Amino acid sequence: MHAPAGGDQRLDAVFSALGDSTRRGLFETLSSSPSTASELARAAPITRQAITKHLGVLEAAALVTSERDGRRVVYRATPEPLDDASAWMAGAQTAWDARIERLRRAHARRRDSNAGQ
Amino acid sequence: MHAPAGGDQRLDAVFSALGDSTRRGLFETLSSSPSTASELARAAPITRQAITKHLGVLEAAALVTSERDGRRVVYRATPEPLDDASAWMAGAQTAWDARIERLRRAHARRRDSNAGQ
DNA sequence: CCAATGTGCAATAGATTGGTTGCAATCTGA
DNA sequence: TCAGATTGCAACCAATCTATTGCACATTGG
Repeated sequence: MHAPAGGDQRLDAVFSALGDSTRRGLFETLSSSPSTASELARAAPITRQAITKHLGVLEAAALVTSERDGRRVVYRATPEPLDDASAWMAGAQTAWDARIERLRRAHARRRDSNAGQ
Repeated sequence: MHAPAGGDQRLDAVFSALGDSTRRGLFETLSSSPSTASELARAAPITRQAITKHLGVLEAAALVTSERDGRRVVYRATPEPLDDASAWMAGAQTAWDARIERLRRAHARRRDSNAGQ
């Protein structure tokens, strides 16, 4: 039932890519306007190579895409994978709500069966 | 602007806690019914101590709470932090949509200014 | 052409992660 | 009471992550 199913790898990639504020910042920046690793690095406290690695993580999660333009490599945000993450969270919420509802009903049943005493 | 702000640590914890399918599985299981580390370990391919560490990560992200009941420690899912994660994702989507809208308008302006030729 | 810019790749170092084993301490039920 | 079950903690290990430095290669603008 709750055994790790197939699509989990995708979620692993998306959630753990977002589990780093530097990467979230890069993603937000790229959501506003596409950019290159060098440009991003100029506005960041880490080296261009470190930025490139972060972008690689985001790209592996399909949260960004890259396209070569001459000597530049332009990165763009592609927010579609956020839908997968949202869907999982919505499902978790639903499961939780279902449990609460079960508890509520069990409580009501108990109250009813004790009503005559 | 996009520098790592304060509340980022909370998001770091939530997203990276969810970036592991074992932990997502534990969270889902606990959403259905509260349980202890030992009980969870019996249904898992890893040791009780490993489970405890995963639960510690989830607890640090406030995705579960623990309560001692005699010799047992019962863990429960607390899905509120998912709201923070959802909110961030919604914001990112909004930023992206805004950029697309800007592009669309720029395109329309260009088309209009070329209309007379 | 050629200097400047941008990128790619490798080696390294240190921190963190995910898992293990082993053992001590605590609680409970029969 | 006391044996069994549950938890807590520490040491340890291998693998992965984050960031660095250094260098080679490719592209462009003047």
